[in-house]
Amino acid sequence: MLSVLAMPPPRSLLLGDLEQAVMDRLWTGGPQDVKACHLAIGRRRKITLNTVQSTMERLYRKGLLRRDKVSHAYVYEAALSREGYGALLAREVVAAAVGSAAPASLLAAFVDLTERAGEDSLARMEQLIASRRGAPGESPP
Amino acid sequence: MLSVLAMPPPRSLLLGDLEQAVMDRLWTGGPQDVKACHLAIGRRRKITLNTVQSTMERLYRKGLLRRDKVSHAYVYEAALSREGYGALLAREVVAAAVGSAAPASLLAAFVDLTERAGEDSLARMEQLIASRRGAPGESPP
DNA sequence: TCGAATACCGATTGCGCGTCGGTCTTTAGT
DNA sequence: ACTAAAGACCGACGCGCAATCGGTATTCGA
Repeated sequence: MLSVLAMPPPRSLLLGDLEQAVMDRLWTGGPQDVKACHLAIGRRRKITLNTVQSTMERLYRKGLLRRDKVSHAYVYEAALSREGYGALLAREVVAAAVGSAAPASLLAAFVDLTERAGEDSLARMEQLIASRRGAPGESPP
Repeated sequence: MLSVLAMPPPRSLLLGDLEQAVMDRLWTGGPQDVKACHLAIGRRRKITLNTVQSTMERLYRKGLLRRDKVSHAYVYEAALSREGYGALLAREVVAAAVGSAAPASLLAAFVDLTERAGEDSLARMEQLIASRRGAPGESPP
């Protein structure tokens, strides 16, 4: 299956609770198999290993996870970094929200958000913008 | 019912196709009743006025629409501007995506997006940031 | 008052996620 | 090589929500 980038619907990118938990686990804990994942997140949820398995399977089919058979067990790995995933979502959100209106307020909101997320984020953002304004934009289809 | 801002789940902010279409209609066409909305978007979809009615009702219950009874028919109006809605969504997305990791790449992605959305958006963003860096941040919970 | 325009009340269908139980397959240890 | 445990795969169920209607109850307006 190709990467998520080639996947059609914006809607399918939205994750459920368990799915999100699994992704978080893989993002912070690195590649691991179902058992490990279950140990980490399935314990307090009191859910079967099977449940985790199904979820990871679905995530895999969605293209959000990559897997590698080691011996007879799969080791799963996030196909996108947390930031990459965030970027995809952002893309969707921006596209959906902007519509045909002026994105000014949206930008304002984002800046606001970023600000809350940390003071220096703002500075970093400024830097980013500055560097972008000079560089030629490359848009990989 | 209080505003959407007081509503619990991030998930409920996600709209279906018809719902989105209705919101778009109200955002671009201003306040209108079910009939008008149906005329505008229900025609090509070959759906009953009833369907549109139900959808607008649900949107109303969610707090995304406000209504005002004129004679015996309701006139609906978006409770949030398109940008406001986008901001809400962005909030969710950022919160969900950022997790506990460094938001740097996410920022980069957003800047990238903004860039694609128009050259001057970047300038506007810079301005925004600049103004924010001086002003005291007010965080309404 | 009577009729048309609307609102309101279920009911149905389809879909995605969470959750399993049961079974088939593969690997590893003796 | 044989067998038992580990794990993958299959199919099913319940739930919640969006889309979609048909039917019925209201309520203005002529």
